[in-house]
Amino acid sequence: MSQQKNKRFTRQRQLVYDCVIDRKDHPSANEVFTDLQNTGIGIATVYRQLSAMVDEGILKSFEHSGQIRYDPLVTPHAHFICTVCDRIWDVDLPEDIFLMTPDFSNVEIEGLELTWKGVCESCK
Amino acid sequence: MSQQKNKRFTRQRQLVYDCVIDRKDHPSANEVFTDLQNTGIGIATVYRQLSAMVDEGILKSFEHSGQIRYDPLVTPHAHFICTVCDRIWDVDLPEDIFLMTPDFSNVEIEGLELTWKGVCESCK
DNA sequence: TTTCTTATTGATAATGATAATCATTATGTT
DNA sequence: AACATAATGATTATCATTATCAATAAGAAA
Repeated sequence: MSQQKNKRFTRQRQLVYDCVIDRKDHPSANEVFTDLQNTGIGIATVYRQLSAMVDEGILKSFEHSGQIRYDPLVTPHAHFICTVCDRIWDVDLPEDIFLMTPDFSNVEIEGLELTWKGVCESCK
Repeated sequence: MSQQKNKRFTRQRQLVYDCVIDRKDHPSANEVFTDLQNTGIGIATVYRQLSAMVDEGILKSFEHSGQIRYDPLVTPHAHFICTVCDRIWDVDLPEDIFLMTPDFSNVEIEGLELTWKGVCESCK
């Protein structure tokens, strides 16, 4: 885990954050790194900053096809993933999903992840 | 991908399947392998059979903390994952989740994955 | 602005999960 | 029993991510 406290605002932190914000396609650490090649940033720093931002609640993350993907939209929402081209879209959560929460007596819910899978328009 | 067609019924296939059925806790490939140590099965065969069974629809799989977990329950259901002890429970899908499917005009839905995260009773 | 403390970086090695390779084995058929 | 070849298992390769640690630089203090 990241034992840094992020007390200092670095050029690299800004670069990583801006990159995830600019691309709205849930990039992986390696995709962020590739985008930032010309800045001289190190791959380790990309991984470190991304997971730090998740810890801080600035980004959200989820796993897909063996990698962690980062999402700048931290408000509750669902995803649609095309099983052909692997692209990911944000979709609204069903309005009353929290009302229909199953019976979780005795557990403390922190969040939920809802992913629809299928074939997108251009892959059909 | 698995290019085998599973035309032959092997001792190893039976072992892997039985193991996932017996433990109802969504084991990883390595956990299955560990359980089957004494049988002399190879780790590669465990991975191969598990992913073959997913392709065949006999098992379902999902990713959690960097590994693929296998689930013998192939009918639609959701999961609750304890973020402390990492244990996973099957839970019912909200009854009308399919009625409240978001507007997916022009995409072909294959399935959905719903995971609740939180702290289980014994970890609170 | 210069000095100073130490959080952060970046190069790289280590780890861990999964996939690929391929000679050997064994299933199911002839 | 002989055969064709699917499946196995030992091993290597690959890929994503984490750990290590000396060097750098942010920000406070002088």
